[in-house]
Amino acid sequence: MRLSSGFVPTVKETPADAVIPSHQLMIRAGMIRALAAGIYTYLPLCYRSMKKAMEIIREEMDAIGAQELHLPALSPIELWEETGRVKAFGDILFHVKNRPLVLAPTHEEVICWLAKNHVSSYKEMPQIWYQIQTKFRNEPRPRSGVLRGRQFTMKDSYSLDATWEGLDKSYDLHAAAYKKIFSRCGLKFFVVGASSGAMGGTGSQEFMMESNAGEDVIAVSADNSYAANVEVATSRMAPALREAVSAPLKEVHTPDIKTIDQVAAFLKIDHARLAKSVVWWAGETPVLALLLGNDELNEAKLMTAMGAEVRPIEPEKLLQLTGADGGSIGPVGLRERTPASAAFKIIADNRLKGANNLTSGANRNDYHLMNIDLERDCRIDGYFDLRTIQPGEESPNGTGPLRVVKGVELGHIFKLGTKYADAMGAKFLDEHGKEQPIIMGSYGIGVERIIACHIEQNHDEQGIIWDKALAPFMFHLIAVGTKSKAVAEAAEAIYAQMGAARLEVLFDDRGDVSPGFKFKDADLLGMPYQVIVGEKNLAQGKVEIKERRSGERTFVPKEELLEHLRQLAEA
RNA sequence: CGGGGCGUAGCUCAGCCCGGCUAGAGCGCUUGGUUUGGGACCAAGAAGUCGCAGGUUCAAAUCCUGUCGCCCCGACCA
Repeated sequence: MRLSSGFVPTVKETPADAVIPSHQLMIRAGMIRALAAGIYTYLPLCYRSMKKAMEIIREEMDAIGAQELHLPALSPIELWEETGRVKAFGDILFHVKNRPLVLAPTHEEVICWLAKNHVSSYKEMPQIWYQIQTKFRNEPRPRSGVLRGRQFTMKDSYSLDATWEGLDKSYDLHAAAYKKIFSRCGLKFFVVGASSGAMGGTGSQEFMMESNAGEDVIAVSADNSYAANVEVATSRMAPALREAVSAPLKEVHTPDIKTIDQVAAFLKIDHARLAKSVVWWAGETPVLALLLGNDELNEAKLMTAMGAEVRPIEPEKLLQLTGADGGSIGPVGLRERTPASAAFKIIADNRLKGANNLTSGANRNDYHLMNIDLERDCRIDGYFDLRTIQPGEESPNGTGPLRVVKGVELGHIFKLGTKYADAMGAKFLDEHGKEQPIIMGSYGIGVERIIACHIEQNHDEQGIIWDKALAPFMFHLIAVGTKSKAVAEAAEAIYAQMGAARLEVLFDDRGDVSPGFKFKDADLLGMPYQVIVGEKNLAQGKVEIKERRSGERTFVPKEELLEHLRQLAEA
């Protein structure tokens, strides 16, 4: 491809609307242009790179026996009503105005419809079907360029199995294939265990990339062997030990003492003997959650424990219910002093299990209660993991301290189970002639995210630094000083040779552009190798090769150039 | 959906607070000339319904109301 006639609209200035590096660079390098919020046109350079990512995905999917197919983007809304997902998706789902159709945000329903009508025996499974297609989601807030768009390219695959063991196998095949795919794309990633959440099923893993542009917060061990969303992450933290003797309850005056740190300092007691009380609503029920010392409550974990939406209680409401303010609430006598209608639930973090000689609020402003024995003095409705892990805590698998980082989700794999088959009546006959629901899995990869994440991980002040696997072109051939007939002819000859040798080359043959401009553009576009044909080197029969990542320059005799380039391309 | 910001030439922005002559700059683009190893120089030029609608006014890019779009933070994210 020649830059003189190609469409690569580079820009010098950083676009005002772009904030993260990959977004800025994709615009500057002439890869994308926004058509509307979260809707992008992919220009030639970008699409070449996407095709490389898609080809890697295809190869690895095919390798596990998956079959590519192509599904409609439009689908009847009835299909989505059957599974209750019109409501579940809500405003995310794009509706077609003049027909009862929706633009598919994912394809479980269509796959399930296909399976229902055409897979009727255990002998026809397992099946893995995949598609690489455009998905539509009316994101409330598209952002970060191509990382979160309203229309995006997704590799989605779906497994159909007759047995749960079969599902496990299909799932494991995908997990292995995904690792290969992201590794081949040159991405540094980690695998995160995710909770099965509202989707049901028996397992889910996310493939995440560490990035400040990410929207998830992840705890990762030093060697990446443990990684989990902070919403579910745990760490090795010593529990409060149960002391041999439970001392008698004692109320102490603690004027203006509110926080755990203040209590610890004022009463000269260790954090390990302090129970922090926080009060939230779980649905319409007030919940007192006890945490050890200054542990921080994790909202997602609280929600899981209570099985309901949670929100912090309003200070006025708390005072009205308990007669005390936030800093003075405690578990002892709480139920007795609050109206029956309020019906407090009292739960505690696992670190407090069976603990005694604890200090907590006395449910009376400016007073705390010492020597609380959770078994003797109050009734705990349950112990749960409620605390938020902190950076530096020991990883649960004992591989050192945890880091807390932001991450972008590149892919997720999910054991769906029979949720969709049940809802849509997709059944087959097992080997005993008995009707069973088809067991499904679904597995997604965001293609644009691969590209954007790669750029996030591989760029410098000058521009993009492509990995060979995803680079739009392996080589960027630059003719420096095209007024020189020798240079122009030599560059043309090299371009022709490279083409004949099937080396991928972008040729900067522009005659009206200064050398500096070409070099800046080459660094911005970031092909792995720049092949520079200039007058001085040419006079000595040599051509210069600059490696983009290292900046290292080598000078190769013209006659040996092609062979040299071939080796670079294959290395 | 809550909070904040922005909308003026293809891009980056000034002008708006405090209304007033023909709406500006840099980059880019066109033409001619000079340049050619790190985003060149000179000259001439093309290019804007000032997001849109309504209002106030002798007069609106500027003030008021509404509306649409875009960005950021938060909420949401099967």
